[in-house]
Amino acid sequence: MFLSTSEHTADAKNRVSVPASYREAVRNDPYDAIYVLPHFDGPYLECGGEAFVQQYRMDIASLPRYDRLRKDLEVAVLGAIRRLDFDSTGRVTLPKEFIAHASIEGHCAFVGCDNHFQIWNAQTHADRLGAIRGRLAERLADPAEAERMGGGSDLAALLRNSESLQALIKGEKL
Amino acid sequence: MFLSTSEHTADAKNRVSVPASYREAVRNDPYDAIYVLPHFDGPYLECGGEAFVQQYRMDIASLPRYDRLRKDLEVAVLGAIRRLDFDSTGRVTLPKEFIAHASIEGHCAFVGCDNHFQIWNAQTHADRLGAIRGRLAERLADPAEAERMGGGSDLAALLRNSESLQALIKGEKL
DNA sequence: TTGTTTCCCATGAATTCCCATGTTATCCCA
DNA sequence: TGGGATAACATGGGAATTCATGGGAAACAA
Repeated sequence: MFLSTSEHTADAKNRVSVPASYREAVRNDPYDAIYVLPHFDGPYLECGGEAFVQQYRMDIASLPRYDRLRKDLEVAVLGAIRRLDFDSTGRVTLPKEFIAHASIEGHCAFVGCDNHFQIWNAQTHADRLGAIRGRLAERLADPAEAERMGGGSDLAALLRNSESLQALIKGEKL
Repeated sequence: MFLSTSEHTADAKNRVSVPASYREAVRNDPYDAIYVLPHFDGPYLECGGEAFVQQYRMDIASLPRYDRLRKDLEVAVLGAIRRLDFDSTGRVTLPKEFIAHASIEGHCAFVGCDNHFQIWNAQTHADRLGAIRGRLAERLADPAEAERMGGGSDLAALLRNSESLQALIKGEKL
């Protein structure tokens, strides 16, 4: 699980330290690496571990093998994802195209989003965060939207769907 | 698993370096080679390892023995696939017919698509990628299509179908 | 021969690996 | 509850290795 936001700097070789807590989250993956997708939805990198890339693979593989949409997604998503291996101190080297896509120069923000995380140009992210908060505040004012934001789940469903909560109850350490 | 896109150049002898990460993906195949199909769907080469060919064999074998579609596929697919062996530095030599089919001259793009990859004329691919992104952006805007893109899988199916995730759970390193 | 294919070696660039250093956070004991 | 010791973390730089690619010699076919 990726949580919290932190800032790091890309050096002259385009290396960035991945936050230690994120590294911890992918520690048991088959490769000591993260998978990174320059997202076509905006100037940021979407990243995660093995489960992250498997989710995309499964979404795509669930479509018929000769389906147009499937072929498009294969190229636009799988063709864009790269596996970036950690060096011995927990850094990854960002390819030039990724740097360009997210306009990363020096400071970049790592934003945890549960099963994946994002990398943004630090300033772009800061600006965006303000806008996001504004939108959420507006939505809270609308009862229907407010219910959508927090009305759906009960504890039983939560337990059924959360491995980590179940482990917690059994007293296991994660 | 073939991921990411990269460009390489075909030299005067029609040799191209296959990306190191793709070679890695077929390392355990019986031959140190890739299988290449000049695809009937467009001016590109569809390539992969042993599993790639087997998938086509299975698709075709599952059709009735005297089916017109089956006979056509046998000719257009199985009759067209060639195995190209790596030289000692990880290159393959593209036959002239393949070069012609994909209009490869100098730069060509290798596009990873999970269980296979494609080789395109670099410029043709760049143009096509723009078109693909356009189509996807339209589809994302339509909720029904968006669900089709990401609504199909659940975690249980993910686990059933993913060897690497199962290995992950067992704590194995690949 | 002549042209083609396969193998081997050379080279430059890019990438990865390894070690060093300062800084921050954590731990432990008084 | 300090405050010092210790470990973890982020970052810098140089060395070593891998990778992509070019070219030539040897094997082969026509």
